[in-house]
Amino acid sequence: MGSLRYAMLGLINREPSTGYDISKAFSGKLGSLWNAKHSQIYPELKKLLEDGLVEFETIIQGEVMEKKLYNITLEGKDAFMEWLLSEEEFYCAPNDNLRVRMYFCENMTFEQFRKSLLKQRERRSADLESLSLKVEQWNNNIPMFNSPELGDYMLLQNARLREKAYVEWLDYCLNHINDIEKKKSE
Amino acid sequence: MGSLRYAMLGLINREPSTGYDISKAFSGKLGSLWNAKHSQIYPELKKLLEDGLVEFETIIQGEVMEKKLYNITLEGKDAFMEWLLSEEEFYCAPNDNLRVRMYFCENMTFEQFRKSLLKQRERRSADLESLSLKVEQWNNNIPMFNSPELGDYMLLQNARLREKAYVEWLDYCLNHINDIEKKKSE
DNA sequence: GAAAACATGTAAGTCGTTACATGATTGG
DNA sequence: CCAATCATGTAACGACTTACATGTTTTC
Repeated sequence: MGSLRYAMLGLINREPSTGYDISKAFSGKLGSLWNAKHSQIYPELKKLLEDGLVEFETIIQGEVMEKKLYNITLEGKDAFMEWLLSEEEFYCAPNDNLRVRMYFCENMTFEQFRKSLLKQRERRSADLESLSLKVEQWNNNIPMFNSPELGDYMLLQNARLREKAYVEWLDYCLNHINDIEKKKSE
Repeated sequence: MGSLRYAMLGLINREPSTGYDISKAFSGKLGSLWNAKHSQIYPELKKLLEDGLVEFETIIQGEVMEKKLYNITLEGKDAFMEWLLSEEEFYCAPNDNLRVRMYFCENMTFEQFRKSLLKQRERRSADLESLSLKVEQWNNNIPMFNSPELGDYMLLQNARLREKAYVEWLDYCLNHINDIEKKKSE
């Protein structure tokens, strides 16, 4: 995808960061969007440095421990903004396992099929519930423009609507196969 | 992901196929779900063969041209069914570019932001429209149980609901930033 | 006769994960 | 003092893409 570097630039652009900070951002609040590991982040930082998009200063933590605090360069800001305002999107459909399995549903019995769908529905609707709760928590304090929290809020809404659609789909499938089964036994 | 082999097994299970057939299925009607290239398919066929999940016979096409027609073995059927009825799902959030960009929206002006969202909305709603049309085409002839077309139909519905949710999200974002902008100018 | 489709592979490189490796600092 | 967290890397492997490579058959 090639956008890991830009996501990293975006984080460094918000505030000077160490590889560890970036790593934590990805496994923390950014995690639902993208969970990049430190083993990918450190090498990418090296490349960004080589390309002149970031620079770093060495900080001494405690007595000896060195850490590298990265900062975005002017060149880096330009590259980031160019990416941010770019328009090419190739939205690869994510191939989740359930969808692939459903494609081959003709090999399942009614009961197996139903069980699969219900199991999945359980998980997805639990997910949806927790996302809805999170949305509610924002509702007293919806982020304004030019606030870095606007992105968080919008992605949360995205996740919520996505999960909602997934549950709708599962319900649709359940209804559909129930209908077929009913017709058969008539 | 490790499920390519099972998707391939599923196709071969439907009917004996050559690597080329499988490749075409992936770039054709399966394409929206998964677009595996022949350069991935041929090596995987080799592995499936080594693992005894498929076997093949050589067919002569025309005068000289050899093709390998693969067939699923009993072992292959077992492996496929086990996967099909398995329950572990790790639904990685797909990281599409737009979502990542929206996460960093604080760096955009109102106009840039709006333009991005509108552009995306245009594409997504065109997509949604064409998916809705395809659904309508099915509607006189909704596939029954144990028909391989039931999978096609369900995945089509999945895609439609997914796109619908995406457009809803974009509309939500557009409304939201419009509100903010209005408040600002009051 | 030429183009499109059939047919099968390999190689190089990117992206990402899991595991290997190491050590310092902070808070209880 | 021990565990959690801070901090930074490398190696091996798997999934996937793009490009390299080759040849046949069908259709117009």
